Formats: sequence, structure tokens, C-alpha cells
Amino acid sequence: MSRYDPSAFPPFAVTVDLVVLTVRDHALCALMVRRGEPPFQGFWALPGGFVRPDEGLIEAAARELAEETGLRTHGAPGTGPGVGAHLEQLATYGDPQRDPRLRVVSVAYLALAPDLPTPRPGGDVRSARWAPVEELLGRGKGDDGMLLAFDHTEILADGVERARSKIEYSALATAFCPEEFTVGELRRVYESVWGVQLDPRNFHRKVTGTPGFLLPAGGTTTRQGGRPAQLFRAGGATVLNPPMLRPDS
Amino acid sequence: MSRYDPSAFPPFAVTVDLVVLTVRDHALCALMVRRGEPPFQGFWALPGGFVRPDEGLIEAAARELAEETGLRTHGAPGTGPGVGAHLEQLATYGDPQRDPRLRVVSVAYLALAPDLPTPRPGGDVRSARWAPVEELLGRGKGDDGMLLAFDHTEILADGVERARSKIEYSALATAFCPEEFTVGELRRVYESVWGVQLDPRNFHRKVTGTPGFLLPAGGTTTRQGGRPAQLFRAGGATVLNPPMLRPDS
DNA sequence: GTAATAGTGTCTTTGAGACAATATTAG
DNA sequence: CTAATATTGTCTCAAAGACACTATTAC
Repeated sequence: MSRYDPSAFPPFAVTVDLVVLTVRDHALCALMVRRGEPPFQGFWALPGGFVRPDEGLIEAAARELAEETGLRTHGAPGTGPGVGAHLEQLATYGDPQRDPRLRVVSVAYLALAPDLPTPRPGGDVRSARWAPVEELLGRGKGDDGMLLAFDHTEILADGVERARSKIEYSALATAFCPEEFTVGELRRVYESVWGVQLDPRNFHRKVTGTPGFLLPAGGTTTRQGGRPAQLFRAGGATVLNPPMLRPDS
Repeated sequence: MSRYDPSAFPPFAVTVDLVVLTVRDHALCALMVRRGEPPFQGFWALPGGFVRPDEGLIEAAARELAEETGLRTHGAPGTGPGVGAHLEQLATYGDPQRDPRLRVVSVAYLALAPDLPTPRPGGDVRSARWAPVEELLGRGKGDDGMLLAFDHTEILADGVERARSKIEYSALATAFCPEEFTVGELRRVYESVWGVQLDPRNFHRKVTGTPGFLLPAGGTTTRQGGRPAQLFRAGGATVLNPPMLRPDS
């Protein structure tokens, strides 16, 4: 059998779906849109859409992300440091039955964004919201969360697990923070994403002692109350060695 | 703009490509096939093929793996423990120019297999071989390795890096071993995949002290020479906590 | 003053890294 | 015997976990 036979190949539709995560009110939240048409009309779904014939996969994901949130992607041209979201490929979902209408292969992307100043994230007519992932996926113990469109519960769960594990050994938690942030704010990011409490003193020692993780920004802030805290921005480091250890697991 | 519009979607071809890794002669090797037709005629390429209209992505990958190597996948029906390969999704590659003929999105899978008793791995007419990844990808310092078909150098490099990092925090290194193996054989797997030397004493302490990693099989063997070594099989553990640390990195 | 958060220090324990020494086979 | 590998053990050091204490703001 010949590979890549151009004359006869089964046609597929290819889409991108986005797991866009942020931290709001000490809770990990995902961007969800409400479907206005069948199938799964009225259900919450991940934002996404068809890949265009002339664009790459991550370009399609970045385009959908910009359409939904206005966020640019880190490293995109004309993007300053700190603004914009982290974007990476998550996984691909291609069960023959995942869309009842046609064979759709969806390449899912994971985006990590700082808490957006605009409370309404959607840019177009569809209603959109930030939903706590605990509400979408459930807290265990018989709580399986909401029923989402297609296989989006599985995709969301995979994205959340990726984010939870990736902040262990990378400096990606700073992607959830504004350009300048304090050690306490970064700690609250870890606590929100992992759903645990961390010792502020050990956390402070760990992050300030890891070379390249944090870069002093010079100023201080009292936006969290209490004693003024030093401001930092993300250092150039991408991998954390040794990693930040998640309790229990 | 509506999502998933069934009436008008751009058609894509969807394929699976396989990064099949094994350890032979103290070297990490990948299964490569030689292309018999254009484009890239005569070039070495990763095994793969079209996804059929009625099969899932991992089913397509498992089918291709079985066609090429005769290996079944762990967990497949009728598969005993220890035989068969580990199979997981790696990443998806969809650059618009990656295939000069048509728009192809390829879902790559990573397979880890024990050293196969049959020296000729291919089952069909195409020539196939186990090639050391050092030869395919180069050793750095101006050595960029061989020129492979399509973007398969990038896919292979991603698969090798995934394997190298995954044996750090999972028990997957046992997927490279036969059903029963010794601590020394497992150590040589780590040394081959990472390209380093490990202290046999610290390694022995580490793997035998990690609960669920190794299960005593009862017997001993002298197939490596020297003092007889205890035989083990893979324990049920999937994650290693704390992880096996890779030197240098 | 109180309440809240930020930052520094100390002690203990776990575990990795660097070794030495002994055990059991093949030849 | 020698050569090869397996296995157990010991010492040191890096780093995480569990605490106490002081510092600086808002009120």
C-alpha cells in the first residue's frame, strides 16, 4: 500500500480547540463559549474553529485566541514582554464519533493568560465567560461537573492537568501574572492552580533562590494590603531545576 | 462565523506517523523506512500512513505499528504482560507546506519497544531498519544528522526528547526491556537513552527503593556475565516520585 | 494600638552524589 | 587464579518541610 496517495485520501475536517486558562478570585478558570446552534445547542464549549487551508495549526490557534480575547501570543511580532498569553499545543482528538455530523480531527491548544481587565472576554456575538474549572470538571466524589459539548470535558481536563504539571518544572506560572507581580501573587497562582495551600516562607525562599525565575522590577506595591511587597517580572528561565514540588501528589 | 459548518469545510488529509524507539547494542534506535516513490524518493522516513475514515487516531497508529513490527500495544486485547509496546500520542504537525502535494496534517505517535528478536523489522516490501538516533539526528557540533523525508527530523527529535524526559518521572524505561530483566539491564537502558554513564550502586539503590517500580520475578540470570543477577518484571507503578534524575541537565 | 501581608532565619529529614568493600559467577 | 558484574553500605551535601520571628504598611 502506498503512503500519501494524493489521488485517493479520505477527507477530514480539521479544527483547533482552545483551553484558555486564567486565575480569577483565587480560582483556576477556563474560557467557555455557549453554542448557538446544533449539535449541543445551548451547551458550553471550548472556543475554536476550522483551520484555514493556508494557515498552520498554531497560527489558527493564535487567531482564534485573538478573536476571543484580544490577547496576542508571546513571541508574536510587535508584542512587548509580559503582555500576551502563552500558547502551546496540547493534544489531538479524532474519535470517529466525536462530531455527529462529519469526521472532525481537532488539534487542541493550551493558552495561559493573565487575569484580563475586561470582564466580558468575548469579542463577537456568542456569549462567553470565565468558568471555574472546579465547576466545569467537578470536585470528585460523585461530582462530575457540567456536561460540555462534544468531548470538551476530556480536552479541558487534559489541559488543566497539563497546566498543573507544567508549572512544577517550568516558570510558566508567571504567564498567569501581570507584567509586574509580587512573590505573594505568584504563590496565589500556584495555590489556585493546584488547589492547595503553600507555606509562604518556603515558597519565598524557593522562588527567589532559583536563578532566572524572577527579575527584580525595582518598585513595591501594597495592592494586596499589609507590608509593601517587592515587584518582579518573569526572568528568562524556562525550566525549573530542581522543580517546584506539588504537595500530596 | 459559525463553527463546524458541515456544508463548507476545507478538506485535509490526516495521517499518523510513528516514532518507534528501541535500545540495541547500547544505542537508542528508531525504526525507519525507505521511501520508494516521490516526493523524497530514496529518503528515510518514519513509518506511517493515512487514517481510515472509520478508525480512531490511536487505532490507526496501533495498526501501523503492528504492520511494521508485528508488535501489539500494551492493553490491547489478547496481549499478555510484558509483550507489546508502549504507545502514546506525541504531537501533531500541520505546516501547510510540509507535504508538497496536498495539505496533510500528521498526528505523530511515540512507541517504545523492547529489542525485537527479528533483525528485519519490516513486514512488507519496503526496506526498513533500526537506525541509531545519534546517526539520524547528529551529535551536535556541526553534525545535523541525515536528511529525512518531510519534517520527520523534527518529529523524530520531538519523540526522542519526549522519551528522554519521560523515563525521568515515569516507569516507562521498562517498556524497552524484555518481560524479565535485571537491574543492570534497566540501567543500560537509561544510559543508552540518555547517553550518559550512571553509578551502578546509586542506580540499584534508587530503583529497588522505589515502591512499585520493580517486581521480583524469582529467578536469576548470568546472561550479562559476572555474578548472577536477580530478575524483575515491571511493577504496576507508572509515575516515579521522586523522579530519576538525569545528570547534567 | 490591631490586622494583614512581606521577608529572614533555624532545625530536621529526605534523598542524591561520591565513593569502598564484598559476593558470585565464567573462564 | 583473574575478569566481570551484582549487591550492600557509608559519608557528605543539597534542598524540602516545619516551624518562629521581625518588618512595614492600612486602619
